[in-house]
Amino acid sequence: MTQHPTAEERRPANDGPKAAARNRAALIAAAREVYAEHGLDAPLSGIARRAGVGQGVLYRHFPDRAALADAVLEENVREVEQAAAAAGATLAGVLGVLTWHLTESAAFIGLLHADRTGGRTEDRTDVVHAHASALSERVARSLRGHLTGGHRLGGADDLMLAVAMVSGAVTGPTRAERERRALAAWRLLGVEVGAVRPFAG
Amino acid sequence: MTQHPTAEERRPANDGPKAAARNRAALIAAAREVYAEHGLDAPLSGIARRAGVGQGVLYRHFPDRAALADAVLEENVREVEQAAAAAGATLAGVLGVLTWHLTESAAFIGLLHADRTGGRTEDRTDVVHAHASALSERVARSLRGHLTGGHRLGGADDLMLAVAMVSGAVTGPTRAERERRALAAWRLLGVEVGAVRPFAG
Amino acid sequence: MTQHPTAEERRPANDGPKAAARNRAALIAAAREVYAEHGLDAPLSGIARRAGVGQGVLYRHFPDRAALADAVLEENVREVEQAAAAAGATLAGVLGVLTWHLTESAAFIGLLHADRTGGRTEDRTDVVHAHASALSERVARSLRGHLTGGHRLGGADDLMLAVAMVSGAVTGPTRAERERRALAAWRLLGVEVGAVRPFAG
Amino acid sequence: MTQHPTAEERRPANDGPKAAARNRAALIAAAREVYAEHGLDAPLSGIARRAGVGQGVLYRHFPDRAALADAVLEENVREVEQAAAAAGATLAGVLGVLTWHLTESAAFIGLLHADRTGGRTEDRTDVVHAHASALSERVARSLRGHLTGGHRLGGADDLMLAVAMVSGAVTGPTRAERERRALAAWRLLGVEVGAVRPFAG
DNA sequence: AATGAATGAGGATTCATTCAT
DNA sequence: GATGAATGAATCCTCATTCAT
Repeated sequence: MTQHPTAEERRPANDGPKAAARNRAALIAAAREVYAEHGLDAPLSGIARRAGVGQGVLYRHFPDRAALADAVLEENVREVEQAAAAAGATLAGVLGVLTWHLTESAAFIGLLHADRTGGRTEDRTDVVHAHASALSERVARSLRGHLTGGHRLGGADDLMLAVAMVSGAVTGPTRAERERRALAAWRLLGVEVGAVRPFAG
Repeated sequence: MTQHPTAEERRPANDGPKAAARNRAALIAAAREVYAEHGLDAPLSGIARRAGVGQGVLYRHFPDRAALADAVLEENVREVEQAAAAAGATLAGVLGVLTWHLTESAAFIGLLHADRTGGRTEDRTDVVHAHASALSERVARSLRGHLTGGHRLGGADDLMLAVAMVSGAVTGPTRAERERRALAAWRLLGVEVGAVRPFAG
Repeated sequence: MTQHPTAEERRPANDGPKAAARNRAALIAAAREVYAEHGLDAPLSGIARRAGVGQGVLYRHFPDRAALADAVLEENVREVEQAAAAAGATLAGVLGVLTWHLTESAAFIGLLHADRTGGRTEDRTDVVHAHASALSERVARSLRGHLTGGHRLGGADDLMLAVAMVSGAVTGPTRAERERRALAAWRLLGVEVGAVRPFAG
Repeated sequence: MTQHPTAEERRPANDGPKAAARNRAALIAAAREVYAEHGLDAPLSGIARRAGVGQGVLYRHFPDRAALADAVLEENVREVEQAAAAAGATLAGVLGVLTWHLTESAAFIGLLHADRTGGRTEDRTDVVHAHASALSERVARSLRGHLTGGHRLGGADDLMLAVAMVSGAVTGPTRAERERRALAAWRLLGVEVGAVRPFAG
């Protein structure tokens, strides 16, 4: 046993509980960046380091790998939901916001691929996928409300399939390139997409 | 020495001259299975074990993780090329073979996503992506030859984008389900696809 | 991911597979010493270090903490069994060997206390206790065969209870002191004990 | 645990003046429970949580792990002392109280084994043992006063050895089972024991 | 005086890779 | 060539302990 932190070492700054909310946000931001650079399997230690916090803080806020990924995705999904709920929202507009997140967040793309892996991928991320379908369903619900009859896509299922397809096309080293490809993909599907941008309430 | 096979030294394995080739094939087959079950990041030790060979053999044949993935992909790509080169080949037919590989091989799907990640994914697979675009280009070349004017897709670029999109839709725990979704995706794109099956020379 | 051993570092001696048996024995010996000094919960890393092997070797030979403890105990139990099976063995003689192990091996004392904890102790050692009762039963069987009628102890159950009691008395910093107390304990129980020494076939 | 408050009272934020004393008692009670469930090495955080206080409070009252264990033991020892000091106390009666604590408290058993480990056990508990012999001596003193000539046990040393032996037998998942075994052990020693129960002044 | 967040060291465990046989 | 043991770095995760509020 013996946990002893070698006793009398110097102890770095401890900003106290006040830092809690800041740390949580920093962790989510760091995770988003690290996910983008290294994928969902990136070492948690690197995320903590980039967030500028100790390992323990990460575990305090997010008991496991999935909880952190959830928190990251939650932000993406919420923006899509907000875009869908905004006054005067149109399908094209919501898809624009959705597309923005596709081009921005590796984790969000992973979400749309969640059931694709259906147990076929790394065990380690399986837990992530447990919540993924719930989040995915929230995206579907957001889009569903704006489906109108005169549409090339037959229904919500087609729409989510289309989203998955576009996410398959979202490729490239820069966001601009990814956006270009996303728009090309939507065009191939004959679906109109509004401005690709984050939701601004 | 009599001609009678009295020799009962038990040979743990058949160390004949063709053992090397056999081992190589076994490793590729094992890798394909393991990739499907655990993703491209699966431990190499498990692949060697499933192939029934020692760790050293794996390293002899494939100096690094990427070389093994390449070898797996090579087989997929080659079948597509063969389908494209066969007498009487049609675009629909080639796409059928391509689609079969999409539904069959996690590694092959990864290939089509290769440049999508463009350095954004796990470091460990970066090396894989080095060769990926070369392989991807071979697929593109195979399809290009069969593009005819009267097509909804404007050209080879559109076609490869479409392939990437379909791969994004290829999802689900069973091959049948993945095929169903792939076909639905092609349908959304308005592209005709032939029988989904491996190439049979 | 990325496991890279920082690439081109120097790699210490590797005696090859020949070392396997030696390493296993060294691990068991090291474990015995470390258990004696620090208890059954001692860090495995320290055991590996004392054995002069890498962490991985420990895990190769003993998949978990319990397997290592089992291996250590196995040696103790076997000696008792051998003492019991030897020609001309008497209960007093077997108890002498048993007592020697009680005074020698912290792990062996733990064995006799195995079901005492019955889930009340550190979760981490629970697994150890799974096998413990099997080993404990082997000790009981070894003693049972030598129980004669004219004994103060009513039967095997009493005998094992007595062993547990003596193990509770086996205390002190030196083996000599522990032996002194063990003999005093047997005396309080009115049980005759032979020479306290390891079994010498 | 005796009449010890099971420490489950809700404590919103009652910062009254007696809060300190109440917290101290809650910590001891919580520690007793946690020790029983998880052993002396149980995480301190769990004890604080069960006591319904912050980590800091634990450290305020008990500067180190040993201080907390001491406080727990102190209660056990005190009850034995009180039983010994009570009017009309007999050795059998005191042993009954002692036995009750043996069957109830993992920490108390540890106390009797304190010098057995004599530096051979987990470092983390070493400090505990510093005070242990003092407490052990208090138990010895309590029993000594009731030793009468006509006893099978020759003196206080024999008596304490017997106590250690019985503690070695106190085994099993339920208190009832542990009591059964303790009584069997005393019987093997030929020592009469009174009612096994906490001291009720 | 209490709370509970933060730090970060320690120990567990897993593999990539090398290499003696 | 093949085998599979050995090494050890990296990552995970868990606390002991401190300290801002």
